[in-house]
Parts: sequence; structure tokens; C-alpha cells
Amino acid sequence: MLTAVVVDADGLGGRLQDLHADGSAAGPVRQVGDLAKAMAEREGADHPRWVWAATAEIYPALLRSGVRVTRCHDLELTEALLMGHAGWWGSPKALPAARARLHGLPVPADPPPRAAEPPGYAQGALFETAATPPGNHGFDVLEAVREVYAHQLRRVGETEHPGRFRLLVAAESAGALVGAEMGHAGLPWRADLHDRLLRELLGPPQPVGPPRRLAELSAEINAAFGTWGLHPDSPAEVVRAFARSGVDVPNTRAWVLRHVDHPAVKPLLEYKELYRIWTAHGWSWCDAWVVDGRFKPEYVPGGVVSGRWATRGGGALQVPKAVRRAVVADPGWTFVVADAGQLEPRVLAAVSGDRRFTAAAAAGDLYAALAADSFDGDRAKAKLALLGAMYGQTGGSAIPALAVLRKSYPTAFEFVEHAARVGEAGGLVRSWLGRTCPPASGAWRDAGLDPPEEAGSGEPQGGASGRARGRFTRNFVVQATAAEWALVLLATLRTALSGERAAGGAPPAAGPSPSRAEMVLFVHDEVVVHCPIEEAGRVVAAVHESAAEAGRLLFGDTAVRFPLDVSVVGAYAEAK
DNA sequence: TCTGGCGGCGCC
DNA sequence: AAAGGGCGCCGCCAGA
Repeated sequence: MLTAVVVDADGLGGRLQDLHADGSAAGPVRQVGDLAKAMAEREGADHPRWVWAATAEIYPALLRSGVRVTRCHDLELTEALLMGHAGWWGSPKALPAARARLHGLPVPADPPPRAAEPPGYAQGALFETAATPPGNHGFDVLEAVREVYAHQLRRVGETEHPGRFRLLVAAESAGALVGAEMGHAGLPWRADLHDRLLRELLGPPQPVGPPRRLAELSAEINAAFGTWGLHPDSPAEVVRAFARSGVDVPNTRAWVLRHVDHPAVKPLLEYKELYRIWTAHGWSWCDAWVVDGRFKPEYVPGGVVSGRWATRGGGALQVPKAVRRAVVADPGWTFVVADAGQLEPRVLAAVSGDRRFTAAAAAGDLYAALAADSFDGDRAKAKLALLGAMYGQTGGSAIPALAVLRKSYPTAFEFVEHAARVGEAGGLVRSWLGRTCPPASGAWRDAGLDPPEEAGSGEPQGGASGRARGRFTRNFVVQATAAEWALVLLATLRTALSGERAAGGAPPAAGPSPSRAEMVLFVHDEVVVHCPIEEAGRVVAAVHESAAEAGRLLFGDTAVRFPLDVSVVGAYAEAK
């Protein structure tokens, strides 16, 4: 069953209406004063698929009210996918313009940014702008939800591969649910351990200025240069100081300095590392982001053009390894950390269909299999070649290895080469399930609404920018498909874990209680589940099954395997 | 004084 | 050991 839902301006009440499969009304509109309560009752009855404007706007408040939903259809995320597929890409705030164009209405000159929209029902602009004829004050948002849903269904059916695109839409919506739930749960974070390791690395915090260790290193650096008052965090000053010492460096990047023979290098490198931890993940970070033993970032599913997640604030996807020692499971609980090994080359094998490459991707160590097959057993060389092919390396030591790759696996090689050529010519490329890369020349207005030809709607680009775009599209077809695999894994795992939660209620006498396992971190190809220790075995099995299921759902009966490295650890830093 | 661009580095 | 693709975050720095 489908149920459309909209939130009232007060953020408490709302309206519900059951829909037929085609999006048409299947029952009366029900106005309720307590939307969370009404939805909870409905969830308890039959788990409808909720059709709503945007998970990110609606679901966090429901979670705070203790309401979890099983399924949804996220209109905003789906709209973005469909626009991309039609050769028309824009940021979420350009959606009003897109919808207006689709309906032949005037395009708003400057769509208001999200932050400027009224709280409570922030997606109003999307639907009202798009579907309200000018001057129509009786406009009904619920009606727009129905219409947009029906319109999206039709357009999904008209995509290149409707079956795949349906999976993409379902996974994107499920991913949005996971993102909200993960942000709600938070990552267990021991502020006391974080403080202890900061003191070990940096010395005690000072009321004003940097901690002791940074001050010491700064003094060492100044002594080495014979300067006084040089700021090590100012690249310009450091470059000048090296020049005065007779050393010419183009910049102060760590890998450049590492090759420089000068007494300032060693303390500089240590300074950079510690300075980063102090500014980005130090005490003030902890004060801002860790509350009641949980690090709560805001995840943005689909926030990256390739379909990867982004975060707003907190840097949850870039937590330095050094501070992960503070991520410790609750007493009696543990982490199940699952990491998809060699995901991107495996994805390349599956999407290209290269038979010989697929045979290598059926192995547990793809690089080793590749090396045995074509690189005289040189695993490092095989890895180098593969990364070079996927990322568009053009020079350096990888060239001979790339030639071997081209010769032995022509179909896989041609797959990424083709993506690069299309990109360089200003065209668009798609992931396996149909996510489309943004157009070559930035602005959405360039693309218009005309259905694009197979190979693109942008301007061909020459020179360096064209080659840069070729590297982007070359990588996009792999990275975006890898993101899809991970998203499907997440959705499948979510169902498995909540199934245990729901089904675990009938134990005899003192049997196990319902599962309380929860996903608490997702970083591109790695997922972390926090669960009671006695459930770890079941969670490990569920993760492996979900990975296998993700491979089947995307690629059918391919021989490519997608193995996971799984560890059960009390502290995140112990994983792998 | 504020702001956008950029250098630099963390993660995948 | 980086490269090369994708990000977010911090501080610097030049220009308004």
C-alpha cells in the first residue's frame, strides 16, 4: 500500500491519503493533529510505503518522536535522479526551476536556498512553485505529491533500463532512511578517551593559543630556519623560509617536503599532522559534535554527484585514524565493522562484462588473481595498472602496466576509455542503475529540457579542462556504480536488522530479546553496526548475506564476487 | 571587517 | 610513495 503524507506548517499535524499503485487517490484525505502518532499507528498496521517530499525534512522529527518507518518514496531525491537521466542536472535548490520547466511555467529567477525557506515544511517551494498556476491560492500540496509521484512513475518507466532505475529509486529512498536513522543514533564516542589521546599527542589544552606540543614544534621549526615568529601554518612564509635557506619548493605539501633535506622538515611534518588533529578533531570539535556519548553528524545521502553520501558538519567521513581510538562500543555491546575490499575494480568487472577480468574478480584477492593471470605475479604492478585505468593516469611508471591491461582485458579497458572519450567530448555518462553525471559546462540552463542524444548535450571541451572532464566521467561510471552497490547493501542490511528487531519478540521464557542492532557509520564502502555482543554472530551473517544480495540485485548471476572484510571489535580502531 | 578562493590534508 | 577520481574542513590571504 502507498500512503501520501504531508506535514502541516505547524510541524505537528498533517494529512494522509492512501494511493493506488499509479499514484491516484485510493481513499479520503485524513487530517490529523498528531502526525507522528497517526503514522506510528499506520506502521503498526501494515507498513505502507510512505510517499513524501523529502526524507531529510520529515523523518528526523519522526525519529525523535520514536517513529520508524519501513519504506518510503523520496520525491526530491527521485526527481534529481530523473532530471539527471533526462540530461538535465541541477543542485537540489534548482529543483523548483526544473519542475516549473517541466510544467511549462515561468522559471523562478533565483530559487531560494534551503536555509532561507520556512521551517516545518521546507519543501513547499518545490511543489508550490512547480505545480501552482499563478494566482491559485487554493493549491493543495497533497495533490502535488500525488501528481509528482504519478509523473515520476511514468518517467521511470521511460528510462533506458526501467528495472534498474526502479532499484535505484528504491535504494536511494531507503538510503535516505538509513542516513536519518544513523544521524539519529549517532556513533558511540568516548569524550574522555578522546581527551586523553589529545593530551598524549598535543599536551594539555591552553586557555589561549595552541597546546604545548605545537608550541614546541613551532619553536623547533623557527630554530631550524633561524627565524623568530614564523607561522608554520602559513604556506607562503614556509616557502620563503626554505628559499632563504637555499631550498626551492613549489609548495609545502607533505609529500614534497618529505624529499627535502633540511632540519626544519621533520618538525614541520609532525606539526602539520598534529595541527590538523587539533583544529579539525580537537577539543572544540568534541564540544561541538559529541553529545551524551554520541557523535551525531548530519548525513546527506546522495550529496555527492556520484551518489556517495556527504555530511554537513563534523567531518564524519574523514575521522582521522588516530582519533578513532575514542570510538568504543557501549558496555556489553560491540561493533561489527564490514568493509568491501577492492570494490571499484570488482564493479568494473561486472559492468564491463569482460570475461577474463570477471574471472579474476571471482577471486578473493582480485589484484593477486590479475597478477597471476597477466602480470608475472607482480601484484603491485597489477594494482597500479588498474588504478591508473580507473582514474585516468596518463604518465609515469604506470604506462607499461596500462599497456598490459589494455591487451589482456580489452573489454574492461575499453569500458573506461569510452566513458573518458564521451566526457571529453562534452557528453554524459551513466552508472549501471542509471545515475547520470552532471553536464560538462556547469549551469543547468545550458542543458534545457530536450532529451539528449545518447552521447551528450554539452559543449565539447578541448585542452586540459576536457581531459579533466574525461578523467571525471571515466571515474564516474565506476565510482557511481560502486556507490549503488553499497547503497543496496545498506538497504538490504537495514531490512535484515529491522526484521530481527520485529521478529525477535517470541522467545521462550528467558530467550534472547529482540535485536537492538543499529547501523552507526557508513563511509562509502564500509558499514559499522553497533549491537549487543550476543547478537554479533547474527549481524555478521546478515552483513555477508546483504553483500551477496546486493551483487545479485545489481548484476544478476555474475561470477564477480563482492567479499567483505568483517571484524567484531570493541573499539573501531581495532578493525582490520 | 568580511568574503571567496585556495592551499593543505583528513577520509574513501 | 604518490598518482589519479570524489568529498569536507580549517586557516591563510588577497581583494572589496
